[in-house]
Amino acid sequence: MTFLVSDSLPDQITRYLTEKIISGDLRPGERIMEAHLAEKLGVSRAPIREALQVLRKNRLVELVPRQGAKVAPLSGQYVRWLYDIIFELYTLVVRQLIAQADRERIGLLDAILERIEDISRAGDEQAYYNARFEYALAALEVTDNLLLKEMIMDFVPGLMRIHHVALKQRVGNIGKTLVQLRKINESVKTRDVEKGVKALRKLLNSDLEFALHAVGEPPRRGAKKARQP
Amino acid sequence: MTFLVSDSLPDQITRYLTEKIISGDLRPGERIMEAHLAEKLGVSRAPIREALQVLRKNRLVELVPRQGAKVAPLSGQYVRWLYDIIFELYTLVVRQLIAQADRERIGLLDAILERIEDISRAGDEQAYYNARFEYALAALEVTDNLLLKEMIMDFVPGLMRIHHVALKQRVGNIGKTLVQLRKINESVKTRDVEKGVKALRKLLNSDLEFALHAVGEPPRRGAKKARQP
DNA sequence: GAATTGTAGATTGTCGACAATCTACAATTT
DNA sequence: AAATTGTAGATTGTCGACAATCTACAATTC
Repeated sequence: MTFLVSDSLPDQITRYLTEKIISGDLRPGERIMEAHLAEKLGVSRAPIREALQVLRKNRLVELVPRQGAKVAPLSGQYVRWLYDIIFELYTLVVRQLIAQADRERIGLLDAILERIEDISRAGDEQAYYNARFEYALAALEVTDNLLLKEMIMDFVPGLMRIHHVALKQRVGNIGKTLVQLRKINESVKTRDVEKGVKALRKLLNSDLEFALHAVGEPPRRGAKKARQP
Repeated sequence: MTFLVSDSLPDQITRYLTEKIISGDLRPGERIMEAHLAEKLGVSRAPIREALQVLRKNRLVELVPRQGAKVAPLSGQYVRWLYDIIFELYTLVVRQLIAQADRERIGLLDAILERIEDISRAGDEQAYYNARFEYALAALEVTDNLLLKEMIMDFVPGLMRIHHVALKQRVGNIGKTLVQLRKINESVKTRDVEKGVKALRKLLNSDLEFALHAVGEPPRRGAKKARQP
């Protein structure tokens, strides 16, 4: 017997909308109208409004008073902001990982990394990113800073969305990132903080480049200015 | 004529509750019951539920499904988690401040710092912390990373709450922090990132110590004060 | 024809009521 | 008396309806 942690209406609606947004079924800028959705899902607007607040926290939608909810746009600027912050926060995770990971945790990370190696040889980008998320979350488990964990977890749906967009466009970066992932994994074993943080930065920089391609804004050479949609 | 940015019912209720929690009028662990509050304020429960979501985001309340809202407790552990994260995030701010502050911004920061110096000579702890917040927010203004700004702003009410608790107990740390604030201000002028970040760390470590006293959990004896940059 | 104004319909904000279920306490058992 | 069970009242979750106001388009003006 397995027990559901929670399956409230708002939770279900949140999952439903999250999936729609990540998959691109709901597109950036698209309005989400409470009454329509309520009728479609056979619920009232109250749980939908609550779900929209959660999606706001995950930055999948934007809420404007008296104008309702729309799917958050994915600009290159936003992606850059996001990765800057992720780097700072994950630096804390890597430090704690290196300071505190026990043999069991290291074994688990090794196992995931090995699977990632297999997947990368097969060239399955989709599986590669799923496994990398798994690695990242397994690493996150060591931190005793629950506030940090929560903040990072809030970003996960948004990151999955970015990766989904990238994969749809056949944009991949296995080569550049796998090397850095190996280095991070080694740095945990040798307790080498500097190496770990450096590899993390390179890893995230590759991801950022990858993400910028995905949102149609390759890394700047000359300064191209933003324009109004 | 001045225009109100927003004065929706949820906003007003959020401000009302935020003030009550910061001032300690609502105490840690105390339940906030929707119907009672609704009657007291003469509104229905809908805007109150929305306000509670905002307070949740600011970490002033905890929401448990089917059990409602209670004022978030203030543990030493939580405060440590918080300052760890604030340091990482504000490091980004300091870096951008040093990289991008123009003469005008530097002048503004100088002016605030000068006021802080005056206040510290007068020994007014309350005014000292208010002015320090002002300095921190003026520094935050230079960042073009709106995501970062938003995340930091979410912490502000919680930090004000901690400071309020400390001041009620006559716990102060003007001496230790003013030195570091001066160093940060200098580092902006000399564009010295390392100096700025180092001073920021010391500043926040003093604040952390101060906060731990306030929540009745003085720093552990063996605790190291700084970690690797 | 372009810009402005007015209007109908659509959409969000708020409300009060009811359903689901949680909490505190009383009644019962050991 | 301590622990367990049962129950009444209190509290949160959800709903449908109405009020406020926003949006898109038609009518009007220049």
